[in-house]
Formats: sequence, C-alpha cells, structure tokens
Amino acid sequence: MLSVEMFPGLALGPQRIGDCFYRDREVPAHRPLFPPTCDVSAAALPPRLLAPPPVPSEPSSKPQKDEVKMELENSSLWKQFSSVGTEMIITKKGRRMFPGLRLKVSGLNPSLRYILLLDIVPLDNSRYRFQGGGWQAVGSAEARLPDRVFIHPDSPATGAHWQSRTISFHYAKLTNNTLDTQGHIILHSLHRYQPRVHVIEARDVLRWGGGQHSFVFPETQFITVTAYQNNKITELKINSNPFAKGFREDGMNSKKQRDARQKRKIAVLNETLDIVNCDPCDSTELLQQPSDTNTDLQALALASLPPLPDPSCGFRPDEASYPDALVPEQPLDLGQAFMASQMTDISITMANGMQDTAGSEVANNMIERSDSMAEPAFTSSLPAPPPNSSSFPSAPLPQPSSSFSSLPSSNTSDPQPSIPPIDYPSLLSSSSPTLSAAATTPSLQQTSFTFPTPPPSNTTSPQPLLPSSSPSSNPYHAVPETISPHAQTDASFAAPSSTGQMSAHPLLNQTLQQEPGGDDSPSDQSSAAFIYPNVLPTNPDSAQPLNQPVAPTLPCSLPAHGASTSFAFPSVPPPMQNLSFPNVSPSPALHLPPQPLTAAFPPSSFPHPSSSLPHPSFQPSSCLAPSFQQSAGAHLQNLPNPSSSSSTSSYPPVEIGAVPQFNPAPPYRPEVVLHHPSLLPQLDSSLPSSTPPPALYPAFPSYPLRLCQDPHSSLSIPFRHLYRQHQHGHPHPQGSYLDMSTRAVF
DNA sequence: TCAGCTCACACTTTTGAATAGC
DNA sequence: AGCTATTCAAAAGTGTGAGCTG
Repeated sequence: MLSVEMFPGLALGPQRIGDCFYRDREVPAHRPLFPPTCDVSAAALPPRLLAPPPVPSEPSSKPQKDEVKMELENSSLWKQFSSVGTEMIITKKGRRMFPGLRLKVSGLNPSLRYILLLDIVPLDNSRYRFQGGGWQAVGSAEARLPDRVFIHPDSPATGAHWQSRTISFHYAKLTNNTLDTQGHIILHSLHRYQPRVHVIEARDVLRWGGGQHSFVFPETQFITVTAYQNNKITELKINSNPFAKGFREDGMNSKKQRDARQKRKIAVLNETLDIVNCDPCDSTELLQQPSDTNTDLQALALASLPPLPDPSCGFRPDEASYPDALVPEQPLDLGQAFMASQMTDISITMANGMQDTAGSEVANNMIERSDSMAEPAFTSSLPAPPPNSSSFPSAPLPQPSSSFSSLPSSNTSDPQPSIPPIDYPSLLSSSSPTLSAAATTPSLQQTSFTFPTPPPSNTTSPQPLLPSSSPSSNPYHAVPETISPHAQTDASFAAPSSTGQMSAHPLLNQTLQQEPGGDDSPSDQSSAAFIYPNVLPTNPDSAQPLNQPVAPTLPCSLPAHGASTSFAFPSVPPPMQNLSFPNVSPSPALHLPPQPLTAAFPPSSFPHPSSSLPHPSFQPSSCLAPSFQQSAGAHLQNLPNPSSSSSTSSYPPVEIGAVPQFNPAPPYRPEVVLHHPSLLPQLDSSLPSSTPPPALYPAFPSYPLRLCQDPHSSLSIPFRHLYRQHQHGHPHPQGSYLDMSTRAVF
C-alpha cells in the first residue's frame, strides 16, 4: 500500500486538491477529483473535508482549455463489444487491447505541447465470473496492482499534431504478470476496468504543468480474462480483429479448417496404422468405422508401432481426405473423397466469402479500419446493443451513484443479471453537439489532471494525499499560470533545489544535446527516445499562468552519463511523482468523503512551493456544473440521453463517483511505468536512490524532441519503468525520494 | 472435480530488408 | 547514383485447444 509516509511527496498541498475538476465546456463544473484508490480513504473522511468547489474567480482565462474535446472514433465498435460485455485477454507477455482506443482530440492549442496518457483503473471492488451467460460479481477484488501509465509514443507533441490525426493507444499492452518488466499495464484477471485518457499540457518537455484533461469513455470498460468466456465476444473479436481473420468462417484457421487439418492428420496416422497393420481383415472393419474418434484412438495407439512396408494393407477412414492415401485399389475414390472434402470446405469458404463480400468484407474492411477508422462498419449477427445497456453484470458493489444502471443484457435469460448497465447515453449525454454522431464524447472531462495516488488505507500510509487544506485554503482554486506553455521558462529549468531529483539518462542527455527543433513532425521522430529534460523543481508558480493548476513537480534522480542531473516533472502522474518527492507535509486532505463527485485522480503531491501559492483556479464558471453542485450524487443515468441531449451544447456534468470505476478500489501498490522510450534510460538499475546533484538544463525549446510517431520504432525500445518507492521503503530524510534500488528496474 | 491459467500451435498482418527496375 | 516498386522473410498479433495447477 502506498502511503504518504512512504511517499511524502504524495501529500498534497492545499492547492493540489483543486487540481482535479470536472469541467463542462459550457457549464464548467468545478469538482475535485479523487482517484479510486483514494475513495476508500475518502469515504472514511468526513464530507466536510471536501470543500465545495470554489467559485471561479477567473472564468475562462484560457478559452482553449475549455474547448478541449475528445472523441472515441471507434465508439460504435466499442459499443458493440460493450453491449455483449467486453472482455480483454491478458497474458503474461502482454496482450494488446482490442478494440483499441482510437481518439480524436480537438480544442488544443496548436502550438502548445501535450502529453497523452492512458491508464486503466478498476471499476469496482469485485471479482467477476462468467455464469449463466453473464458476468457476475463473485467476490471482492484482489489487491490493486501497481498503477502503470502508458504514454502515447508521440508525446509530447503539439496540439496541431494531436489534432491532425487519430490518436491510437493500440500499442498499449495488458498483462496479468505482476512482475512484468516490459512496462505493460498490469491488471487482474476477471476484474472490471475502465481505461482513461489524459491530456496533459506540457509547457515544455520537462514540465507537465499546463492544463490537464481526463477523458473516460464508459463503453470502453471491460473485464479482463485469460480466455474468452463469452462466445459472442469471441465472435466479435474474430470478426473485427484482422489478426484473427484466420479464425473466421472463411479463414484457414477456422473451426472447419482446423477440423479438416485434424482429420488429415488423423488420416496420416491412419495410414501409418495401415502400414503397421497389414491385416486385411482388420482394415475392412476399420473402414467401416465412421467415427473419427475411433480412428484417432487407433491411430494414436498404433502410431508408435513400427511401420510395415506393405502399403496395400490398412484401413481408410471415411473422412480420410488425405490426398496421398495409400489405397491402390481406390486411389480415385480417395482422391475424390479428399477433393470432395476439400471442395466442401472450399465451397463453403467461397460461399462465405461471397456472402462476406457484403458482410464479412465490409466487416473486414471495417475491422481493418477499426484500428484506423473511427466508425467500424462491423455488422454482426449479434443484436444491436441497446444504446443504454451493457451486458456487464452489475456488480453488487456499493455504488452510491452509479451511472451504470442494471440493464437487461442481451442475456435476458440470465437468471442473475449482474451486469451493471452501462448507460452510455447518460454518460454521453455530455457529448458535445459539435461531435459527430458516431463520435463518443468522453463522460469525464477534467480541467485539471492528476494521477491517482495510493490511498492511505493502511496504517503505514494513512497520510493524506490531499493537503490538510481547510476550506479556507480554497484548495479548489487553481493557481493561475503566469507563464504560457510556450514560454520558455528557462528559470524553471534551473536545478531543482528540492530533494527529489531525477538524474538524466545518457540517452536523455544525448537528446538534450541535440537540436531541440521542437518539430513534432513524425519525421523528426527518428529517435524513439523521448527525452524529458531535467526540469528544475523550482517554484513553477511564478512561471505558471493563472488559471492553471499548479503542476506538481516530479523530481527524480537518474544517472546521466555518470553524473546525475536533476530531473523534475512539474506535474506528473502521481505514480511518477512517487518516484521522488520533496518533503511534503502530509495532510488530512486524503480523508475525502466518498462523494460521487470525487475526482478520478487523487491529487498528486506537489513538492514545490506551490503550496504557499494561491490555489490554481479553474474557471469556476466553466468548471462547475450546476447539476453537479446541486446533487453530488447525481447519477449518470439521470443524465439526459445522448440521443436526446445530443442537441444540447452543454455537457451535463458527469460524476466520477457515480461511475463504478471511481468507486472505492482496493488498496494497491502504486507503481508507475511510463511507457515511453524517453523514460527507459532513467530506469537503469544503477539509479541512485539518493538525490543526485541538481543539474541545470536548457529550457524546453532547446531540447530535441524525439517524437515517436512511428510506434514501432518507439516500441522497439523497452518501456522504461519508473517505480514508485517501494512500499516498505522508508521515507527519505528530506521527504520522499526515489528508491529505485529497492525495486527491480528495467 | 473444476475453474482458471499457461503454452504451443496455425494463421494472419505488419514490418523491414533486399532486390529489381526506371 | 537516386528513387520507387516489388518480393521475401521475420516478427508480432490473433484465438484455439490441450494440458497444468490449485
């Protein structure tokens, strides 16, 4: 369990509490977001600790931030899966997600740089089992696994870059290997999860302090499995995934073809048997056995026998389609039989293919595009998923206000419909009218982004993630940024005085030495390594523009060319922040009430002096949704149906708390893995646990950006793992620190 | 006994290198 | 020599099914 004690840096200053907000473009909702992991602790805390969102003193000083929107291009495909109950295979080596997350983002400042992240959080505390044709919660979830974040290979890239193309996270892999060293996202099997996408404004590569937006698409939630449980899902996967094309009706690896191959093998074995057994009498009897099973058994039993030279002897199974059947007497028959068998398959295949021309082909095309196209054209025999219903069994978990109302899944016969209905409409009700009908609007749009921090559940880590900030501290106010993301805050790159430092990796240094260019064009991404230049944990406040939440610095000490340099992420996902944190006084802020409006992300600890600074203010006017304010427990299902509300320009505020995934989650061992090449170098096992001497790095513009537009190139490099301080690690005297030595680093 | 997991398998797509042609 | 198109092999991504484990 991650605790503030272990990660002092996790403790949030008063200002941090305001980092997380639900934001509505039209009617900005100003809500603190708390990570699921914090829900538990939050639940235990008195509601009073959750100060109401401060009234926006400075409405929309940054219009563009309010305009940030994200669409799920392949939402229709996702909905098809969700209607059945999406299952995601997880393997030890890691498995890609299918469907993949294909997104379109808009509203970004074309000239600003952004980092896109993907993380997956548990939807509830339940473990599921596929029973009676549906998923049902059968017990409590296992201990939460280390949180890992997948950073889009293109990160950081300009808003123009992100907006000019479809953003795909299909390279992210899921694994159930808790000891995974590849940087894959670790999940438990038979648990429900919800992917989240975060857009972090990066003033420069070194600093993540700009606007933060989080997006949740309810239809993308899934249950992890090691083997598909629902045949419908299997069918959908096969029909939708190009790599599974072989398993389609017309595929060479289809059931039919596999059976045919098996029969041929059997035939071969039988031939061997024939050779072995030359008894004419026996062969006659054998020929009369239509059962493949019998022949198989016999063949297997006799396969080991030494072959006999007499080919004339032996039986021929009816299905012996082996072209080279050794039956001189009836070579033609055998051949015909074989051809007939093959032709049957072929004819069927062709027929299927012909039929598929309109269906399968379209499906294939769609499938092929599914990864690249927004709208999957897949049309399956499966009943169209009810717009609002999900086949996911409702978990018998305490979901104070869940937008997932139990809906009659396709498996109406299921005696135990435990599928929490996924009310897309409700969640999508917030969809912006500007979005295409096919596009799915994220249910959650947070103005500020903070990574989940470990819940102070256990005694060792009961430290509050949130600042002890009292309402008076007005934690919900974002500290106005004085510096635009573009502005090169050289000063900000000054060596961090904070204890937490991350030494730059050699690769990083190399990159740094390279021409910063700042060109986000893919062509520039020759290097898979994306360097996050060392950033000084200096007070970002001065540099941060108003209305911008104070970005937490993430000081990490990493070896750089033998010389450790300071490397700080002003605002980094909590997991990363856990790497090393300056002394942060633990605050009771962690004790947050389990209000439905809790932020999806726990406020990350922010070591820098921002605490003394005014809280970042989120355009209250734009961030606070009246409906939310009125009823924190408002359920998503109460939200207007997207279809009906599509015309509405305003996004109904969505309570994260209402979303199952944001419900209290079991304690977990916080662990952050940045799936980005640039982070790899930093993961050297040689990383010093102590804070290296701070190094001064040039401003962001001067850093060469190695954008990984080519996923392959970027992926060729092992993901870097940034581990949080070990659970049992002891807090650094000066506060949090990166204890890389306690954990295996790859 | 059984649910869940691991692994090998066959198939497919993707990718990059090698080659040929202009 | 440089560029483009084609071919080929390797790598990686799929679901399946047998076998293993607790």
